[in-house]
Amino acid sequence: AVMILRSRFLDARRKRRNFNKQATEILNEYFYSHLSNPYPSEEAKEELAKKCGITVSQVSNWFGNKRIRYKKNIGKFQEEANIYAAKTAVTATN
Amino acid sequence: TNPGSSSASSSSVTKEGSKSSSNSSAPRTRKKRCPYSKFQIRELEREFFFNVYINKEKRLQLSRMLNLTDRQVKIWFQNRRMKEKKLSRDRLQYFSGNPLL
DNA sequence: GTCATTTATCATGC
DNA sequence: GCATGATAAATGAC
Repeated sequence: AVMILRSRFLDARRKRRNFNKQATEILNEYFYSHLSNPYPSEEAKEELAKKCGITVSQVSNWFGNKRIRYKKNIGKFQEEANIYAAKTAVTATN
Repeated sequence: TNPGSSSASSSSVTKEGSKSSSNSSAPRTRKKRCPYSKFQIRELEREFFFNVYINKEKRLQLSRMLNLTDRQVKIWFQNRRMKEKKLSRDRLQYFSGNPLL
């Protein structure tokens, strides 16, 4: 039994599953509303993780991937950038 | 697609080396990430099993055997320790959070 | 030394 | 067929 459980989370790492739409919304809102400095603090990561129903590591992975993929092709993300920028303009201004 | 692998060619491991003459503004080309071969990983893991912290002597020995630089072996152990720590965290979260369904 | 990160690569989803 | 999440080398802050 132990072996079964062990093998489960060992290969569960690369058995990728997409996040649900709501989680992606939350992450994107934070990312585009902090586009000048898209580096959430540890506390912010924990809060995002809780709201999204994922782990802190997954939040870190998401931001790491998002930052570099955004940087590599800003044009491709322009559309969604506009969407989220408009949606969260208020929070961005603080 | 296996760079360092068994065949080890030698060619290279060209270190960044190079002449200092290169201009001052070299944006220090970051070394391209090259995945290690199965053989290299096996040997690194074997040593890691015996001691999580490797001493300079074994490090030099391993680097020569695997055709890696000393720095690469050192960094591999650092990353491996971080991986182990993360695996421990994941296991903890897995068993504590889930009622074993 | 740790540790967050960058970058490329891997493996999967669809 | 790429989008996407996770992992593997490599760097840098501290």
